[in-house]
Amino acid sequence: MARAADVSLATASRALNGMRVTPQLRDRVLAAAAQLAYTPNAHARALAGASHRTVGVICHDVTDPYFAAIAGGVMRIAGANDLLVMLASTFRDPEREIAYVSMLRAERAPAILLIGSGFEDARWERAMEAELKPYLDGGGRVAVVSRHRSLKVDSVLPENRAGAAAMARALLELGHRRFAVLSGPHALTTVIDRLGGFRDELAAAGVTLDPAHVVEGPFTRDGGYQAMTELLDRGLDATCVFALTDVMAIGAYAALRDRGLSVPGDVSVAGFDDIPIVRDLTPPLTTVALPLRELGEKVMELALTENTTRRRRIVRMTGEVVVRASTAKVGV
Amino acid sequence: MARAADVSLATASRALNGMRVTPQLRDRVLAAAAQLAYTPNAHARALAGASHRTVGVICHDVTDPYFAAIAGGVMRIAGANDLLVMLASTFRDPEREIAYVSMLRAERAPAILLIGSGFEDARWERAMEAELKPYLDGGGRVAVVSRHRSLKVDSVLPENRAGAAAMARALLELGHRRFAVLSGPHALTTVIDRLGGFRDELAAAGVTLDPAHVVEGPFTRDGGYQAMTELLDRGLDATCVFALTDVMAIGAYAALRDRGLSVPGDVSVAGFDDIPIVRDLTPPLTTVALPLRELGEKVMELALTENTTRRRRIVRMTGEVVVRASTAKVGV
DNA sequence: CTGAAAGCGCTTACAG
DNA sequence: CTGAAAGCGCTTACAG
Repeated sequence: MARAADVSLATASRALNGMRVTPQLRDRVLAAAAQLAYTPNAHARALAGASHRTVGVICHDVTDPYFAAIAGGVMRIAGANDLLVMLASTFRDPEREIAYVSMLRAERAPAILLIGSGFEDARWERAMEAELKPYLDGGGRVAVVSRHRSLKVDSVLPENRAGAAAMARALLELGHRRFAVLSGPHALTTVIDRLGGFRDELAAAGVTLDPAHVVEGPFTRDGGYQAMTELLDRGLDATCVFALTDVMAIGAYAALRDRGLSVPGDVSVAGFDDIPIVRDLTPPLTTVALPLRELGEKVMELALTENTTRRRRIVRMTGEVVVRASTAKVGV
Repeated sequence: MARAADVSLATASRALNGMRVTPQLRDRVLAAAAQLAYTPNAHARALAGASHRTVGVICHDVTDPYFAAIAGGVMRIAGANDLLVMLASTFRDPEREIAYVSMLRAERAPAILLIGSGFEDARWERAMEAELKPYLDGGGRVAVVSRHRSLKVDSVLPENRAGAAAMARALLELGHRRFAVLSGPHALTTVIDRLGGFRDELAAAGVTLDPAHVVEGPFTRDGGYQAMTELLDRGLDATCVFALTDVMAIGAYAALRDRGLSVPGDVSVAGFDDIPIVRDLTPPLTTVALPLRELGEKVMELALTENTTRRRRIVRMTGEVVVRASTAKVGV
């Protein structure tokens, strides 16, 4: 410790933490610290009551541009508040998600952000609550984006249902009547909301979505490729394919290209999220644009500001349909 | 603590850590722990000598598919070894990079991985060494990918120079003689290597790269867009544009499209890295393919395996030129 | 196998 | 402003 190096004692602590200390002593301590490449042990520090400056963010997959974009927003606000942020990926493994929360909780991180749809699974919900409750009671802050009927925490909610419904209307307006959907795992709340919103809105317009036209795959590029391929193998009977996620739409593009089919010449394709890359595709993708960075900024802000209401706060974020070149007009 | 809840004392510690304890007591402790939603304080634990299971990974920007892909590889190996990983983004701010290392060091993370080119900056190098040296001396493991002439740690090195040279040859072979380069910040070692390798190989073939044809921008999609636009404004005098990074090439595509120029009809474009999305562009991008996931897997492995040699270990990873549709043959 | 005790490295009231 | 002391919550030799 810097102490031996100098003559003072726990005054070093004060000097290092910028509390009032005679400039002389201050300098001596700081010099010694620099000389020894001294780094205060964060654990001891935390144990003794000092607080952490590193918030934890848990998402499904950093490799996915959707989460990356949201994480970008989180980091912007964190940076502006002089906080560091560490990111974790669960790869949609509920166990691992809980392991991360548990770790962050054990580390006494000042805030935990959960990014991405929760799992519709009673066991998971209970385990998660068991972790979060004591953390919150201990003064920890938790905020989430999208998910979690069950978790009683501040949330940023993309309007998945309304967005998918709006997309249905836009597609109907273009003249489409026969649809297929590239769907994701049914255990995800996001899937349920988007698929439900889309289907219900079609139904409201008297168009039924044939269950055989809904193919489920992982929420990845390859998942989209496979799902689209399967659809094609069954003999695609639709003028328009709605991918529940832009990332899946990218896979669908590839699958169609590999079959020599053109978008939107042979079939229209639409997505959801408006991840940045989607504008750079050929053709640019029609999608429901979510303000991704902003979602991230908002959760971080929620976690940073005191909740003075007695209920959990909910920030809803609207998605807007952006019609680009991937969806053609169809004669009615 | 679980202690009060039961009757035993620090035996609880043993029970919780799976050491030999009478099943009876074990059960009692475990039950109490579950009941209280008890989570051992990781700080106290670490302070008392137990070791951490969470490695830290520091990269420039998780939002960039290049880093995301490498991080994916890291996580695969980490997961297989029952380690959690937390990811940090520096956004190419040297100060912040050091802040993260310092934090990870203070937290006594078992390993720190630095992903991405270092800064050619003496002050930064010194500060970084000052952080890393004591960490290593304290038993911490450090491994890096790409960078760091100065840091004496285990490294995974993409062959940037050779890759760029190979790209030069491939492009020459297609008949190109007049080139432009979309370059990144000169403070990054990656830029120096790739630009140097490209330029030198051209020179070896008697083709000089006009310095006015090398435009510098940030290593981002928008950086590529701007650089390409600037090139166009100057009156592009080249048949082929080499972007030092795929991400920049994506921006270049957009800039060209906005000017109504076609790739490769009006100008050929080549990139570097082979990030996943690049295959899905229209046209698919010619690039130097780096085994990104594997880079990540290798650094994690380096950090996990003891270095029994007396020197630092270096794993070189070769990049391979993949000619796709974005580069046209040109009459010689 | 299981207690009682010391110690991990800091911070923070408490006196001085 | 600056010491001396207690305590943060665990783990781990050390006896028993």
